[in-house]
Amino acid sequence: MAANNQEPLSFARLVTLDERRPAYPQSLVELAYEQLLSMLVTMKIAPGAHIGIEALARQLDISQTPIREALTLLEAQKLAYKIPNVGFRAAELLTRREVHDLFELRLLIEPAAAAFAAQKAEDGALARLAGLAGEMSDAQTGNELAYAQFAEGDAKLHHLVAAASGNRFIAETVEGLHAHLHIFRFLFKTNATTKALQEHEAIIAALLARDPVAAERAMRAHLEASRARMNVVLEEQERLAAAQTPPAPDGPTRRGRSRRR
Amino acid sequence: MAANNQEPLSFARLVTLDERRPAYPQSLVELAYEQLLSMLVTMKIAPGAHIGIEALARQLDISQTPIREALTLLEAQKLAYKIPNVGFRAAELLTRREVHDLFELRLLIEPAAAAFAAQKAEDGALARLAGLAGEMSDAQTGNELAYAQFAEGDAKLHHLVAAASGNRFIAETVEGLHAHLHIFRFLFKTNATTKALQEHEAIIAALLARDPVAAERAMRAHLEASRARMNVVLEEQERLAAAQTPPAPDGPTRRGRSRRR
DNA sequence: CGCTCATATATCCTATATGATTTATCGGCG
DNA sequence: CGCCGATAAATCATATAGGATATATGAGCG
Repeated sequence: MAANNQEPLSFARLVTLDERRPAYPQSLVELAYEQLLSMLVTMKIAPGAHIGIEALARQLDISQTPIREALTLLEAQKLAYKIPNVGFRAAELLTRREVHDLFELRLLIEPAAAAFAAQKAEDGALARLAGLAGEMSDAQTGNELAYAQFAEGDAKLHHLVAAASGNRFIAETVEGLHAHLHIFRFLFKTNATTKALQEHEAIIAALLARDPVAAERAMRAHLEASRARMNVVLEEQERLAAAQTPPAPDGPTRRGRSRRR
Repeated sequence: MAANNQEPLSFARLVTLDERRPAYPQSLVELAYEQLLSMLVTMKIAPGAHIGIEALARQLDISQTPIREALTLLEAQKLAYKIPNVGFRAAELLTRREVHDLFELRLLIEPAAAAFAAQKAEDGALARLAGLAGEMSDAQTGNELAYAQFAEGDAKLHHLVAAASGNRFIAETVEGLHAHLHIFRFLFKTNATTKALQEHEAIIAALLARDPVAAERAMRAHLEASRARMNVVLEEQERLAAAQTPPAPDGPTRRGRSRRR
């Protein structure tokens, strides 16, 4: 009993942004997965926090079995991890160094992917890229919540380029790597600059012109600029955190009994 | 009822070759996962074949719930896929083009990883590499089943290099990509040449010398040679398959009732 | 007064039972 | 004689219950 009607899940389907889906009668595992993903991305579940299964089962009004499967899926994506007889926990927030490493790997893959895409992309893929360019030019930069729009466009762009490379493994890997960054959307909105939009446009223009060299260069420039922008903010946050709370070793842990006499 | 004592699972723990593990009282999910992985790798479950849940449950004498979770894990690794209300199937064997693409991505990542490792590897990592070099020099090349030894060494080498790069995402990605190749071990043993061993030695030597340029070059040469060796065999198999069985669209599919009067 | 051991409880893990959906077989109609 | 719809069964999907494990609290001993 006790069906809850909470927020209408705004951030559903962030990672799995595949095209055309039946959407309506989706599996309970998918539903739980999307709910959990949105909770993680919106920090409704804190980074290090424990994720109780039966609590979620009651909260989402779903049985434990699908919840467990959804958590297993998130674990495979490294967005959560499991300690065998203790439970699941949300993945820790990426450190500044990890963000650096993440971009290091993306810099190995995505510029090359852009070059491949310029050479081998099918016409449909280019059409979708052109369409995306149109969408993104409409977006404002100064606006408050327009940042979400930008972030979505950014994700779509990288996804499309990776897919257009024609290399299945590149597409899968890029998709997997991007998932880690969604959480940072809510920490700062520094990437939504006019400059970032120009970088996007440069990438798309090079691809539409089928110029591999320019595409590779544009993608590399975009990633490096993006990494630099993130690094600035992360250094700032690091300094603040160091001054603020020196003692805060581990997340909220509570087990065993809670009430006594 | 009906506990079965079949083969003592020879190929357990192929993908998860992490160090030091409790090993003994492992979760049933892990057990099912390893059993399934070994079945997939040894082709005991054919590439396109349907994987029935309750059948496996009886066969492994494990309940359906852990089986299902293990399958979900394999699905996340793209070693199996699920059709929503129909069931799980083993992933199709990689086509020649997919193998090419897989190596294309590895060529983007692993040479760079080797260069990073040469610069930033900790002493422990180098020590393990040196130890691996000792192991591999003992292995014979002409021997029959010595190929398994070589394959294991190859997997360990790439894993160690990726880990030694100090970049968590590189390590994870390389590990994930390598999983797809395990199946090919049983199709041919062409890679276990004296030449391949020399390539391995060159990589390790460059790393021990902390020479990034040489390490990158050695890794690139090894991957390209390995890709070429695989390509030869795959072309051969392709030709054979084309001449042999033109009509064989899908794997064994059986549902609904089986017996009637 | 501090440390170790026993007990209690919450939680995870596994098993089993019920419900939903797909697939195959059979009968009827065109 | 072939195509199509209804029925049956097998399987997947989900819910719920029971057993196992770890963690926290408190008493006893050094």
